[in-house]
This record gives sequence, structure tokens and C-alpha cells, in this order.
Amino acid sequence: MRLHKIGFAAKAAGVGVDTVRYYEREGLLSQVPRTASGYRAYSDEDIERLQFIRKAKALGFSLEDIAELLRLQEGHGTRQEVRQKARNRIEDLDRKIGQLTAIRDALTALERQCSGGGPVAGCPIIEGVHAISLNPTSEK
Amino acid sequence: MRLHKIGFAAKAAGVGVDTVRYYEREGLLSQVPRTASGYRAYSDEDIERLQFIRKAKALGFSLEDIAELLRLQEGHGTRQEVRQKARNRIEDLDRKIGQLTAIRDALTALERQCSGGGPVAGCPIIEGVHAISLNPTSEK
DNA sequence: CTTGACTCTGGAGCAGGGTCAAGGGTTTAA
DNA sequence: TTAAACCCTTGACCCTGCTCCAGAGTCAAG
Repeated sequence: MRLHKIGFAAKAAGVGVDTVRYYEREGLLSQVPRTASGYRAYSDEDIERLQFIRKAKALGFSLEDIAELLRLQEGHGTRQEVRQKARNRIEDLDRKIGQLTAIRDALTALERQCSGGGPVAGCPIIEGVHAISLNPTSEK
Repeated sequence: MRLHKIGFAAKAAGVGVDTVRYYEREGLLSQVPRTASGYRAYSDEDIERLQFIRKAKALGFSLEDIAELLRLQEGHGTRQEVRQKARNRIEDLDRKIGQLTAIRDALTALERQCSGGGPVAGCPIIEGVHAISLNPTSEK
């Protein structure tokens, strides 16, 4: 099992070297060994871990979640726990999708009322936004 | 038409006073007149503008977009332009919803393969993430 | 007149996920 | 041998949309 320098590892994982060091600082990659001159030395598994991070990120997991998933993979953890993480993420996604869909539908309805001609005064879209009612203090 | 101090205006719009000053700095509220002692003096229309900001934000417009919408309302603009803003926003939303839905579906498929028992080694969810293929350099 | 509630300014800090720069050591190829 | 290409660390900066702080001025009630 050969060891690689950070530039190679970063390229292999499709991220920048600064990003790799950043992940280390954030605790996603622990105890990377160093060469005599202080260079980080990555194993093939380390590179797989980097790739895993990128893939999990593509599924929308936060770095914090990913750190947890990596810890679970390091032997301390059950499938139950992994599954729970996945379910939490799916719930987040469903909530988010629902919100965005509601917004899109509202905006689409306004957009359809607009013939597209004339001045802004009286524009159904603008009027529609003014007509929205919100609860007292902003939910975001 | 009475003038109001920032605290009143903020409360009426459901935001904080710091937020109101922030909006001014960012150019969403221009030339607010001041009292002799330097206090900002908001008209009822200014308060409506603040409320408009909050409502447009609820539709997911960025402050930058909102600044533009407000400028259009100030007389310089056509419905055509407002409509275009709305359409751009709808497109953004559709793109985002599509992405999130794809992610949710992928994750749901993985989650369904997991019986929930046993150690992390061999967990279908983890394996599934490892099996994802991404194009060379990250799209986010 | 004093007290407390507002308001003013400028600037800093937060979250999340990096990205870049300065200044200096190392390795590698020609 | 020397120059390019890497690597190291520390620390600052980017984006968005606030939020908070200090120190000082203002205003209304009692």
C-alpha cells in the first residue's frame, strides 16, 4: 500500500489541496501520518475516504453528518445508526422540497396572471406579493 | 402621513431594527429622511416596502433580486421586467426541486435496501454511497 | 432632573464550506 | 546545481443575511 502526497490525494478525490487540509482540521480525516519532512502521507483508504466525503456531500449531507458517518464506518457503529442518519436526511429533503414546491406554485400562479404588458403599477405579480400574509415574526 | 422611528417601523414589518439598517446599507431602502437629531423617519410607504421585502423573501428572492424589484416599482420598469424576474426565480426553484428530488430518491432507494440490523461493515447505505460516481471535479 | 427606553455610528462576529496569500522548507527533473 | 513544482503553517477573506456590541446622543414620563 503506497502512500501519496496531498496533491495526488486531492486530485484523485477531485477536490483542492486546501480543501483536504480543511477536512482534516474539521476532523473528517484523522491522524494522517507524516513523512520525515512533515508532508502528509495518504493511503489508498484515505483517498477512498475523501471520495466518500464528496459523494456524501452530493447527497446533501453536511460535513458534520459526514464526519459522523465516517466515525460509524471506523468500526464504532451499527447499521441502525447509519440508517437513522439517512432517514433524517430524507426527512430534511422532503421538508425542503415541500417548501420550495409551495413557493414555486405560488409564484407560478402569480406569473400566470401577468399578461406581460404595461407599466409596473398594477402589475399582478407585485400586487400578489404585497397581498401575501405572513405570521408576525418571520419564519425562515 | 405620519413618520415613524425605526423601532416602530421594524416592529410593524416584523423584523429587527438592525435588519432595517442593514437593508438600508444594502440599498433596499434609499434616502430615508432624518429628524433634526439624526433619527431615521419612516413613512407608511417605507413600512410597506419593508413588508414587501419580507414577503418577497418568503418567496425565496434574494435581497439583490428584491432591490431590483423595488427599483422597478419606483417607476422605472415594466411588467415585462417583473415577469422575467419571476420566471427566473421559478426556473431556479424548478432546478433546485429537481436536484433535491433526485437526491431524495437516491437516498430513499438506499435506505430501503437496509434491513437495519448488523454492523456497519457491508451496510447497503454506506456501500451505496461509495458506489456513486461523480464527474471529475465537483459540481455543487 | 433623572431614569430608562430609544436611536445613532462603526465595526466585529456567526454559520457553512471553503479559498487564497505570505513566507519558508523539500523534492525532483534537467 | 538550480529552478520548478510541491509541501508546510498561520491567518485572512469570500458569500448571504443578519445580529450584536460599545460608546454616545436623544426623548418622554414622573
